[in-house]
This record gives sequence, structure tokens and C-alpha cells, in this order.
Amino acid sequence: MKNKQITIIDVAKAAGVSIATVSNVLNRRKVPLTEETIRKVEEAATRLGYRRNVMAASLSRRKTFELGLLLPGFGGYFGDFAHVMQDTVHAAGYHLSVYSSTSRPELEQRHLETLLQRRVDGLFCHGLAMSPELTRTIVGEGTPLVLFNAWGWPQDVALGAVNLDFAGGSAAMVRHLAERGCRSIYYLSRNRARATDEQRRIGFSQGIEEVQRGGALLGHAIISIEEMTEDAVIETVSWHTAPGQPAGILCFDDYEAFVWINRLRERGRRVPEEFKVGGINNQAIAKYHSPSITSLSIDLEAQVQHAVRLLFRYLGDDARGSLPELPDLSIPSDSGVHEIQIPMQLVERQSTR
Amino acid sequence: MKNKQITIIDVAKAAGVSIATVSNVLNRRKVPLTEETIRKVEEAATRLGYRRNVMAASLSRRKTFELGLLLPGFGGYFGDFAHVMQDTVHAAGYHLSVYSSTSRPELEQRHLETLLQRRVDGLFCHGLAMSPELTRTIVGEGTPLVLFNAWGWPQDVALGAVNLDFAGGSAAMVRHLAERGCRSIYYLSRNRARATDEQRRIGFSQGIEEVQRGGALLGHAIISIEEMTEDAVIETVSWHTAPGQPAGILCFDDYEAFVWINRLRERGRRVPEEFKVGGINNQAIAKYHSPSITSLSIDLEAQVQHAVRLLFRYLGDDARGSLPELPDLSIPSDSGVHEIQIPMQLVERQSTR
DNA sequence: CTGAAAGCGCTAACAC
DNA sequence: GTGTTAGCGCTTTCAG
Repeated sequence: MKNKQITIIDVAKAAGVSIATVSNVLNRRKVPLTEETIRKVEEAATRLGYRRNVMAASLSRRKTFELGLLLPGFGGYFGDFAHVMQDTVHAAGYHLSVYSSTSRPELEQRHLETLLQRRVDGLFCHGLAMSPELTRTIVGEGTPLVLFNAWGWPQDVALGAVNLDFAGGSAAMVRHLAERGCRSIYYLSRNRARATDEQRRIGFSQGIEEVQRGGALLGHAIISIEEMTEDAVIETVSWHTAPGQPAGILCFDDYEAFVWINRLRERGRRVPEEFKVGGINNQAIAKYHSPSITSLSIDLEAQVQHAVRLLFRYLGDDARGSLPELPDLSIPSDSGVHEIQIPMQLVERQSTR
Repeated sequence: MKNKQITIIDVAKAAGVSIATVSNVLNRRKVPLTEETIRKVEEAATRLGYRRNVMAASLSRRKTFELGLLLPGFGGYFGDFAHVMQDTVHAAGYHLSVYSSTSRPELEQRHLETLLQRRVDGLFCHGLAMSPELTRTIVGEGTPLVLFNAWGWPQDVALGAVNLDFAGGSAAMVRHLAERGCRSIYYLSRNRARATDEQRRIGFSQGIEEVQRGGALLGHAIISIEEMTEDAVIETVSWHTAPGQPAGILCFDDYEAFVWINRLRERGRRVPEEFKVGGINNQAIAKYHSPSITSLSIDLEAQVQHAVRLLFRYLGDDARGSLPELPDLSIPSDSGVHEIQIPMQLVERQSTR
């Protein structure tokens, strides 16, 4: 019934050596081996179609070479993120198990539990919705954890956090909008993504403050799009517009920017003449849309590399030299946790010209 | 150093029962157990913070409850696909390992190999780029395989294939375009996605043929956008346009439709007045763009459900009743393989009005 | 350099 | 009902 698996034993006898020898050549161990033996074993293995049993190896070695990644979703940016993450981790000889928990704490908890039952060697969590305390009790000491976009988490729960500088980016966008002549500036906030939304708010407010000092803004506000009708939002941002006096709008991300530009235009409003709008993430849509959308770009590679490096250093894994050199972006942490901040770069396009 | 794992043995002695008993309650086995014992064991387990070792269980049970999914990418539709797949599979108590191989055969091969070393209980492959023969020799008998978007694969390599009816959908789109007054109709093809692109071509050609019979088309063509400049493409589709005589364009997917609509408009062309364009996939972008984009919608749920069902039937897993009833969409297979065809539905929007 | 043997943590008969 | 035991397939000392 069940196809008999080909084991290391079969290979051993087929090659006329002991199982230990087979294991040694298969794992490219430091033990000195004859060219001849190696060849014999490899030949036997491929001839028999031997395929190592990862479960058995993991159990025996007490290390799974599996890493877990918990994401709030799969769409847009997160899809790209997962992809880069996979490639990086694979290149280092690890397996990656990805779970999406739609920002629901109870799901996050279940998924974490599952991952830990699989005895993953390490964990990456992107924008966790659950509390630091709960996280600590679930993950405990055993498994190293690296966070993405987690601000102000206590030292003892994670190895560190790799954060995107949404605050700095948002502030830059506000300044940019002001420079381009906007006399009123708004941030369309999406509350559901709590942590990163908050960073955007912070940056937005800072930017507004700076700009206020320089000259007079006629108006500004943070608008929760989830709590208002489309029309109400548009009415609000239109309040101070006048010929030659456009309003500036910072959107939660490029996708939102896209949506709102289209909504504005459906109502006959003009972008960028009456409204200058900026997005965040620099996704493909921002580039190909017409007008193309000014955005804040993310260095995905850097983000992932820093995180993986953090984990591997802890694991004592040299990552097989697969990771490139990286600048040091750690920020002095009085707050406790070891945070790395990845800058975001403003890419100007037609939507704010 | 290494935190001692809490084993089933620890739980056993803490609860004052034997390890077999512990295993029994933990696996909700058919063995009759006292309420009391159950409670004791569970209490002990949670108190000690016991966490089953999946590797050990898999090894012993000779079943991993892990399924593999091979995808050509992570963006757009594939991201959604992966998500639905995960949820479905999780609901049935399985783990899903996703790999993306960017349509590169050699990567596909490596990933398949990896998945098989993990002893996955089953495999899903979406739009495989490698040949049926190679696939067969790699996967062999041991592991059941379900394909997505694989046309005309031989019977013995997979349990079956779940295919989207791109051909039927494309034909429908052509008819739609003709009905809306287009006198010339084009398909912007993306060769890289070989199999599905071919289905679109087939459907497109069929549609053209039908339409030709009815009245006169002034022109039609299949255009490989990867081999032409932007301008050349636009010139080609503009050939037969005249006031009141729009050209129809079927794009590879919604994203392409989005891109081309924007390119047309940058050149001052009007959609849908001069050009009516349709996409495929019915993604969010099609809905929110202005003009909103006519598209062919995919029933992701149906697609996934059918595939999972196919696999579980083979595995003899009742899937814990997590799968809903489904209509039978199998098509009589003279060709050999068991194919299921998921229809696509035309969603009319502004871009073809 | 090679072989024998003791686990890794759990499951599944099969006795008690 | 509950306890004993023999593996699952591989890694890893530790003698030869």
C-alpha cells in the first residue's frame, strides 16, 4: 500500500558503506571522506532516488531549519514582502512558513501556536495586532523573534524590530505638498492598521507643525476614512480649495491614493491642479497610473536583510554568506528594544506637480 | 543551554497517567476515556505549557498534515489565491507550504524536491512551467498532485486539473466588444504565462470567428506586448478607429488593462469612446479605477474548493466537514486527465460602455 | 576513516 | 480503560 520509503540504510547497503558514512556525505560534514566513498554514496543515492526525510532529520538534530512569518495579509505590499522574504531565507537553506492573520489577534495567537508546534527556529512577525505581553507568554524564551513595524516594544519579547520610517516619510510628504503650493493638507487615515497608521499621524502632525511656522496653512486635518462617507471626505478636503490654491492629500498608501484620485475625478475634480495627492509604498500602480502618483518608497530588500541578519546572528548561523553588507541603521534605544529604522524616500511624480 | 522540551512523558507523570493515555486524549482518539482523565491530562498539559512536537508526530504517524503549493508568483491574483488556499487548508487541519518559482522550470524543480523531502501529503501546482514528463519523474507515485490551469496533461501525472475557462471568457469578451460597436478587436498577449495566454488566444480567435460571420470586422490581431514598443502597440490598435468606430482591446489581465488605459489617455485617446478595453480577473483595481474596467471574474473559492476536495477524496480525509457542497464541473475527458473547468463571468463596467 | 548504538518525541499495537 | 513497547528515519558520539 504505502510506498516503502527509501532510507539511508538502503543507500548504505547499496553503496556498501555504513549508514553513518552516508549521513556524513549527505550533510557535507567536516569528517574527512574519500573521494571514492563520496562518489559511491551519491551515485547510490540518486540511483535509488533517495530523498532525505526532513521530519526525521529535524527531530534528530533538534533543529528544523524552518522559519515562521506572520503577516497581516497577502495583498499588495505584503505579497512582495513575503516573496523577498522567501527568497532570502531559501538562499540561506531555510524553509519559510507564512501565515496571514488579517490583523486579528485571536488568529495571530493560533498561528503562532501552530508555528511553535512545528518547532520553527525563528519567527518574524509583521505588524502584530496582539499585545507585547501576550506575545511574550506565547513565544517565551525558546524561539527568537524579530518584529517588523513594531514601535516601542519592550526589550525582552523580541530580538529587535525593523521599522519603516513612516513618520519621517509622512513629514517629508507634508513639506513637499506645502512647497508645491498646497494651503490645506490632509491625511486620510486607515485606523485598522493601528501601529503604522499612528506613525503616519505622528509624522503628519510634525510636518504640519513645521509648515505652519513658515507660512499660513488655511487648514489641515486627519480624516478617518473608515468612519465617513466618501462624499463627506471629499467635502472636507475641498473646504479651502480655490483657484490656484490646491489642497494636499496624504493617503494611507498608494492604493488608497489611487482610489481617491479616481473618486475625485469622477466628481470632476482635477488632480494635480485642484488636489495634489501622495501615496506611500511606491507600488507599481503608482508608477503606471495616469497621473502617476507621488509616493514614499520602501527599501524592501534592506528591511528583509536587516531582519534576517538579526535572527541569524542569534542563531549562530553564518547564513552561508548569502547576505550582503548592510549599513548600520540601529537607533539608540532608550526605550529598550533594539530598533532598526529604514528610511523612506519621496518619489515625486505627476500627482503633486 | 537548549531549553529542555516538555514532552508527553512529563505531562504523563504530572497527570499521573501513562503516556499512551496522554497521546490518546491529545489526539481525540476513539478510545473511551474518563472525563476525569481527560481533564487531568489537559490541565497538566496547559500547566506545563506542553506543546506537541509536530516533527515527531509526523515521523511516527508517517503523515505530515502538510500540503505544498507551488505558484508562479505572489502578486495580484496569486496573492489572493494563496490566501484562500491557506484558509481552506488550515480549516481542514493541514499546514500549507507555499513556494513561488517565477515560472522558472529549474526553480520549480528545486522547490518540488524540497517539498517532497518534507514529505508533504499532497501537492498543488499552479501553472507549472516544466514539462509533464519531468513532473512525473520528480513527483512519482507517492504524492498526490492537483494542477491548476494545466490543459491537456496526461492522466497519470496528476489526480486532476482545475482550470479557469479563459477560452470561453475571452470569446465572451470579444462578442461583448463587438456588440458595443467595436469594428476592430485586439488581444494584447503576454507570452510568458504560456498556458493561460494560449487559452486566451484560443478563445479570442473563436470569438473573432463568430463575430466575423455576423458582420464585417475591419481588423483584428493578437499583439505580443513583450515584443513591441508601447507606441507600436498603440499605433496598431488605432489603425481602424474613426469617429463612432471604436477599437476593442482585450488585455491579458486587469493590471494590463489598467496600464494600457492610462497609456492611451496619456496620448490623449479616450476610453471608452475611442477604445473599449476589457481585462481579466476582476481585481480590485478594475472596480476602483476610473473609468472602471470591464473584466472577467474568477470564482476563486470554487477553484480552491474543487482542488482541495479532489485531493482530500484521494487522501481519504473527510476534511472534517469543512468543505461546502459544490456543483459538478468535470468535463468528460477524452484527453485523459480529469479536468474541472471553472467558468468566468463577464462583469460589464464603464471601460466598454 | 568507518561501524555500532543510543536517542530525538511521538504513535500505535497489543498486552494487562 | 491503561500501561509497555517497538518503531518512524536520521544524527551523532564513540570505539574500532
